Amino acid sequence: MTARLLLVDDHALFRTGLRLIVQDHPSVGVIAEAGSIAEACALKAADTALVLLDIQLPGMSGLDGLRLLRQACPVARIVLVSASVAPDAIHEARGRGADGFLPKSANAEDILEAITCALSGKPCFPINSGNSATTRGPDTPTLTTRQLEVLSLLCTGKPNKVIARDLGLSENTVRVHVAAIFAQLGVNSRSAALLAAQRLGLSALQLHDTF
Amino acid sequence: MTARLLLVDDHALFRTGLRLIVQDHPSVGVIAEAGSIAEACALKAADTALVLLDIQLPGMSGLDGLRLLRQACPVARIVLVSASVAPDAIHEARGRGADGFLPKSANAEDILEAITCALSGKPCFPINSGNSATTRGPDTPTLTTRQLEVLSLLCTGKPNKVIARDLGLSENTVRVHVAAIFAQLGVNSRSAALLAAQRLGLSALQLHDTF
DNA sequence: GCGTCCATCGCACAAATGGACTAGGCCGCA
DNA sequence: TGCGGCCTAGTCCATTTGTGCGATGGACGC
Repeated sequence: MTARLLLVDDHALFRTGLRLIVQDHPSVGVIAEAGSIAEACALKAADTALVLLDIQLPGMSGLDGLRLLRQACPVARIVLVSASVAPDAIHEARGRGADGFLPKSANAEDILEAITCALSGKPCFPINSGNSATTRGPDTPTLTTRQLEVLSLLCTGKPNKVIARDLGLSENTVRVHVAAIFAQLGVNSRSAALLAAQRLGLSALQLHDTF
Repeated sequence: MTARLLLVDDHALFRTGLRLIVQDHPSVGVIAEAGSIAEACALKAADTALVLLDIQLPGMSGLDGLRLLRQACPVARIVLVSASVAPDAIHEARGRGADGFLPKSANAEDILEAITCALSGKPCFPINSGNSATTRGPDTPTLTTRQLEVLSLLCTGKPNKVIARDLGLSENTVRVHVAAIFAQLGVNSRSAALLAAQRLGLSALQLHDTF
């Protein structure tokens, strides 16, 4: 079975590149393109299975367009594509009902895997995917939810005191988590932890898994 | 004869798309990629024939990077790629010695044509001609050579003591440089500096004696 | 020469960090 | 019911870091 795909980005060049990447995916059939949300909705492609939507569109935010596109393509899974990997953006994308999130720093493999993932119905957000896809390797450190929350704040450069305030914790508690994170990542400084988290794709993690 | 191509863009996804578009060009041989000016210069690919350079790179403007890239690849023709089609940008690109200008709204055919054009030695600009003066962004931090050396080591997560040993300096001297870097980047912690350097594309900078 | 900038180094002090303990509360599981 | 894991929080201490201040010497332009 081949799925109908829709690429929404205002740059024709980017769409073309994306098309060339995704067209080899075995599950992908017809690929449509649109340069704006309005154009995408005008296609009235009710049978579109998957939409790759650039989050930065002129005039209308992709996040706003997400809602419109949902109405136009009720059955489609919508994966947002963004130049940013900010946790806020990912969180908001998830909160607004996106089915996935792809940073533009992703490589072709990441994209193909995200498509597979989205088409299979699973939400596909950067959790364990850094440079190396969403498959969790054998050596992937297992961090607890709290540790990941601390790590995500640590990865923004915040000191322990601020992290503690943000999370409503004691600074001592934050230290315990930071120490546990260091042990898991095999580092002994915040900077090294930050780099390790980036390398492992843990820095952009969002944990409000309300669905 | 096949020409060596270098694609410089901070988004791997865009690079991949571009690669897929350009790789079918009959004159194109090896295609290299770089995520930043620094990375591009580090390649030391003196035999690069053509560079497609994104004008919007984090931190260092592609227009500034143009000069550095010229030194690294003296024989290469450099075509700027930009999301903008503003006549000012095109005019400044031409003024700074770019060999061509490609808007991201271009399609695959435009790109292939631009490559043909650039490789043949002809400047390849959109028909728009502009007037205007050169405006220089005041937001580019100016770091000294020594500061960049320190910063590049700092960005690997090393503590001051190790940085001092690596550079053959006193730890106190390293601190002076680190403090100066912080002031330039507007931060007050190593982690924040690391993030700022990454955002500005300064982290991977190589400063070997070639220039 | 003189001024300016940079690199180098020293000292000192406050703050933050990293690490090693103890300890209670909560929850799931055997 | 006990055990283990996790979150919480505390103390204590050594190290690192951030940030002042001052000082020397070299390069460069005017």
